[in-house]
Amino acid sequence: MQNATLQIQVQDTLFVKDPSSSTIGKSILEQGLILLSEIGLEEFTFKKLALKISSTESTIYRYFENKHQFLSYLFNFYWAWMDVNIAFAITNIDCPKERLKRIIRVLTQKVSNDIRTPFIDEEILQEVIALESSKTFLSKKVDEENKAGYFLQYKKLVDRISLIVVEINPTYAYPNALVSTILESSFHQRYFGIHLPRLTNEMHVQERLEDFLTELCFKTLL
Amino acid sequence: MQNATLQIQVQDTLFVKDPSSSTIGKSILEQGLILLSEIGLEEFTFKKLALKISSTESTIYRYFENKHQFLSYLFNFYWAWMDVNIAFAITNIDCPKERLKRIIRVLTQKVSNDIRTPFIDEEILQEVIALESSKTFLSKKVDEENKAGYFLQYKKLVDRISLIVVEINPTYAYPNALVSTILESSFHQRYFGIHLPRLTNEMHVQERLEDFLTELCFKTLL
DNA sequence: CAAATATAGTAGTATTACTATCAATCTAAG
DNA sequence: CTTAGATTGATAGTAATACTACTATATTTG
Repeated sequence: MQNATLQIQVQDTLFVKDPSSSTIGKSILEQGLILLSEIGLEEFTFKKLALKISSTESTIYRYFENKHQFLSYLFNFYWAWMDVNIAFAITNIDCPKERLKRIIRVLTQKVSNDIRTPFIDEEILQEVIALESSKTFLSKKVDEENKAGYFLQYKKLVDRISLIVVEINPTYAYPNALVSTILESSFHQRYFGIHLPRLTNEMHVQERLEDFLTELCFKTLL
Repeated sequence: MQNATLQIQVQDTLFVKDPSSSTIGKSILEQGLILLSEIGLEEFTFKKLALKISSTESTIYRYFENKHQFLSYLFNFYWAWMDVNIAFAITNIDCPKERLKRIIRVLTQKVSNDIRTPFIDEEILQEVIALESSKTFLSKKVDEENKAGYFLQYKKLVDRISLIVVEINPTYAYPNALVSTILESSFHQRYFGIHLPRLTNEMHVQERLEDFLTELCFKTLL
């Protein structure tokens, strides 16, 4: 099983044509992710990507409606992949406290490329998601996109972790809020640590970020 | 002093020409804010705004370099105004715990238009900032913009509240991280409450949001 | 092997994000 | 009260963006 590839399923509302179904589609994912990490969402265009993969805009449009949908695809891919990672990290662990601790460790760890997913480099993906993911839901189209399942993976994961939170403290009133706060915070605090240090306390150091979020959770829950 | 206007100072790096210095500048602020709240940053263009205020694009460009700078202006205005609000809410309160509690109340409250600031409707401003503020700093230009003082007001406020956190618990290692997490969370959780309810627990209800954040802080600090 | 169909490439349009120029107006100083 | 200076408005223009429609080619199937 060592060489098994990991099939990450993404909603079919998140693409026009499944990019994982063709060579050029995979190239769009792979190079698109790299380009996105290089220049950011605002500067990212399908034209630039087409140039990079020696193809054309119209070809890319056959796979994704627009760059926002492309980002949302990556967003879902990331959380689906993270879900697998988390599931793996907590198998055979019975104690819910230990499970939550391990989840926080996984969430705050810098990931490296997962060779089981061929055309996606998770290290780059995490960087991109950290910077751009808020933009997927902070839009006037949230409700519409939410209906179309744009945030399903993320919601699933929040639910899943919230169940563990409830196990730890069944009387706690805001498990989902706590979990989504931690998820958002894990990105933003690290980002602040690098770019806006005055807003945080050396959160680019993984151990500190992990400690901060773990303490936040357990002090709140116990 | 009842009719006194409140002068909110915004960095001169956040505009080309001070919009508060002329009638048309004020109109850009007032109507720009309204338009932004109506259609969101992605759809917002200076052309549309020019049409709305019966002026031209070139006139608006004389005040702001681009819509990102316009948003950053509003972002700083909001936090500068919030700073005044918070300062007022904690004057004469000596107990740091009580001060923090009151700050969280102010942060989670839905504001209404402050008549002391003529051309800015704070109710609309808060809505806009909740949706768009993350976009001010989640960009490839953060470092550059940070140097130019784009986030000064926000950083000042985080610092100010962090000092109170330190008063409450001088040994706590992550005061700034806790404060910025609460600030970010106050926006996102309310937003989730309205648009992505599965990610939270009825956080669109002010009392719940206030309770959630207050508990988070005090359990962590005490 | 021919017809059907999937896919890529070409060419176009409307809009965006600006910049430049010039005339009209209003304002402030001598 | 006149004139210089600054502000605004109108017009025009450019390069890039965000698409769409059509055409050419490759592949699959009957």
